[in-house]
Parts: sequence; structure tokens; C-alpha cells
Amino acid sequence: MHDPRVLLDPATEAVRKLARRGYVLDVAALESLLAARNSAIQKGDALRAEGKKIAAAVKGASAEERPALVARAKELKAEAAAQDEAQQAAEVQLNELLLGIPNLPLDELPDGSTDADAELVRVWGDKPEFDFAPRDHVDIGEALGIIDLTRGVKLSGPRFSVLRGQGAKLHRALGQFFLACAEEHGYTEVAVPTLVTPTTMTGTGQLPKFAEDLFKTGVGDRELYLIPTAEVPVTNLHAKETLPLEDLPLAYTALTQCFRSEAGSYGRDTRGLIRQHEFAKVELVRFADPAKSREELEVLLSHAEDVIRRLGLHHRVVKLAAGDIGFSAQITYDIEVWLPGQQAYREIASASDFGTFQARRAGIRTKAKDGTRGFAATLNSSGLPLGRTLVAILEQNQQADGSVRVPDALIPYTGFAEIKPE
RNA sequence: GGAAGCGUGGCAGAGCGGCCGAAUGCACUCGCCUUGAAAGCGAGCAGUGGGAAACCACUCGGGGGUUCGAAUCCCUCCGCUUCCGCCA
Repeated sequence: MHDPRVLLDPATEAVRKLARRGYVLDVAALESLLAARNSAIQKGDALRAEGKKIAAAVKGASAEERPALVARAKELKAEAAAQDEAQQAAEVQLNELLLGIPNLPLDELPDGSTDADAELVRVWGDKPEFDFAPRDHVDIGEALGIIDLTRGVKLSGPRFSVLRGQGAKLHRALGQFFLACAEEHGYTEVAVPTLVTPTTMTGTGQLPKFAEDLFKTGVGDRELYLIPTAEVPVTNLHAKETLPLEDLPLAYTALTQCFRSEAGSYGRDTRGLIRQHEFAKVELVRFADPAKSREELEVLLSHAEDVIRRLGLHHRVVKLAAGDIGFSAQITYDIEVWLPGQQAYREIASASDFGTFQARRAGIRTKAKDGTRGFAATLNSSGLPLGRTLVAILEQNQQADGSVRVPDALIPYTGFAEIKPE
């Protein structure tokens, strides 16, 4: 959420910046709602101030004076209540408008609104060469007996899957490996709920706009959402808290299940493990001094890149176009891993700087030594998703005989160096 | 799920209808003192909103009510603690 004053300040260039992502800012509506709210506050405050003075005077007033004072106090109270109503009405509309305005993309982002418009930052490693026709992870995994899509569908419907034997073990090893990397990079591991309140979802920006992307549960009168990413509970860890500025940056990591309805992606990636309703992911979250968030993003990105490099997976890093970044982000890098089975680079991690956008919604404040207050910057990156990484390993490390080589870094975690048919 | 009790500033803890945004202690910040530190002394020290500022308003778990006036009285919700029940 934005500070409406900052948004209205011409120096912010909010209209131009939001236009880059296809959002038309209604300046007039914003101005009039803000003015209506502030004027109601001022009038209400003045009425209350007078009311307080009269109340204090009642005590010392004579019996003759008293009735008139009490009557006046009652009048003022009613008038103040009317202003309160006006204020609330304006505030509700103002908030509704503000909650729907996306973050401002940084000027350094390339123009455009699709992944094709992204700017190539760097490429790591070489495309693996095969002296046979590389298969995709479904063919490889089903032949090895480690991926069972049919039974996943039997249990839960489309976009669910079952991993088996060495596949399940490799998956679990990835989680352990990613967490170990994160710990090495200085992140504190947290185990958090995967079921959260609407308020928590609003703090990071999933609600109110993207309810259709989420799985929702209801028991009695309680309404809880399944998290689409650990970003949600981990970022909200410090919601409604004030963090000493000198304690920043704070770095957290969590391994959680993630749940996404994938509404609007019908027919896309229907094959295999690429797009599932439920998947596991290690997430990295940083809370930073907003003045330093841009540098922090590079640090965060380097941590995600380090993990995928250790696995020896060929990938590239791109900076997303202004119109392609998420609602709450002001800049996003994607790490795209090469999938020989698709002959394409596919997103495996996304590292974003949200500036103070989420912190304003969630109430994550900072206090400097000199007493200056503000909002924290929040950042996050995948570090990494277990399923898509497993896909990349199967496809990049497949052998002519159908077996798959386990990356050296993972062997201590899997206990085997090779996946072979049972 | 049933019963009782409790929720006040970073913490502890007074206050129980106007003198209370709130005593006191601890912690913290700044200054004095000191070779340095501790101790001691002095000052400061909740947040949010409005305002250019002076300053004003709001907040004693949340919401609502009674009253000219509520941290204090009433209702309700939430949370915590203890006892019972159930349970991985």
C-alpha cells in the first residue's frame, strides 16, 4: 500500500510509473477522498476539543450554569459523531482504492509486459549436450518409478502428484540441502503455519485483489487461507511490530508447502510437476533498511543463485519487465533453469524487492537510534522450490540408459549418487 | 467443549468516574562526575492520526454502550492463565 501523499506528490511520478505496468491512477479520486477524510478529521478534532473543555467546566459550574453546559456538550458530541461517520466513509473508500494500487516499478526495469521483454542479466553454465534425444521429467520419472501422476490425480484431482522411492527421497534431500544453504548464508530458519488469516494475506498483498488464486478453508465462522508461498507467514512475522533500524537486515528462511489455485492457467503446464496446486518450497525473506533495499536484493539474488550453482544446473538470470512484475514488487529478478525436455528456460526462482509497500500494509515499522520512524523494506526469493528443482535435475542429469545422476552436492543428503529403475 | 480468573507504556506494577496518556521501579538515551567503567546526580523516554508550526485529537486487549466527563461502570468479542473434558 502506498502513502497517498507520496503518491500525489508530482515528484513521485506515480502516474507515469504505474502506466508502465498498465495501471491508470485516478488522481482526482485519490485527491478528493484524501481531502474529505482530512477535513472530517480536522472538524471532528475541533468539536471534541471544545467538548472536552466544557466537560471540565461542568465540574466547577454552579447549579444554574450547569444545564446549559451539559446541553451544549451533548450537541457537540452529536456533531463530532457526524464527522466521525464522514471520516469513516471517506476512509473506507480511500483504503479500497489504495489497496488496489500496485507498487511502482523502478525505472531501471525494461519496458514491456511479458517474459519476452525481460532483460538478460547473465547466463551460468552451458546447456547440457546429449547424444540421444533428451526426455522430459515425466517420461524419465515414470520410467524410473519415482513420479506417479496418475495416483496423484486419483487422490486429489488434476495438478497433484505422488513421488515415490528415490524420487521422494531426492525431494526430501533437496529441502534439507536448501535449508542448509540458507543457514550458511545467514538465514534463521522458522517453522510457520501454512494456514493464515485474511489479515495476514492482506499484509503481503495477496488479498484483497487475488482471492481467486488462493485456497480458502472455513471451519465454523473461521476463515483461513492456505499460503501460496512462505513469503506470507514469514514476512508477516513482524507485522505490527517496530524493528530497531540497526538490527536490520533480518534474514529468515522456511520450508513450507505452498498452495495455489492456478486459476487462469487452464491448459498451461498441464503435464508433469511444473505447475501443481501443492508444492514444497524453501523461501528466503529479508527485512531491510529501505535506503539499502536495492543492494539487499543483489545479496538475496546471490544467495538463490549460489544454491542452483552448487547443484550444477545451467540457468540464466533475467530482470523482469515493468509490466510483468508482481503486484507488490518494485523490481524482480527471475532465475530460469534450462529444461532440456522442453528446450526452454523456465522460472525456478523469483527474487523481489517490495520496498516499503508490504510493510505499510502489514505495519512493519522501523525506529532509528535518533528516534526517526519509518517502514521497513521487505524482500524475498525462492531458495528454491523442491519440485521444479527436481524436474531440472532429472532433465539436465539424465543418462542414455534412463538413469539420473544426482548432483554431487546432494549426495550427502540423498545417500545415493544415481537414480536407477527399481 | 465446561468452569473460574486475568489483559495498563520495552518490562514489572499502581490507578477503580473528573486532579490520568497514566504514579513508582527497572531497562533505555543524553549530559555531569571519572584516567576508563560502575555507582551517584540531572534531564529525557509510548504510539497513531491531523496540522507548515504552535498545537490538537485518538489509543490503558478489540468493538459497542452508560455519562457533561471512562483505564475506571455495563455489554460483547478476542487473547492468556488455571482446573475439568477431549486429543496427535
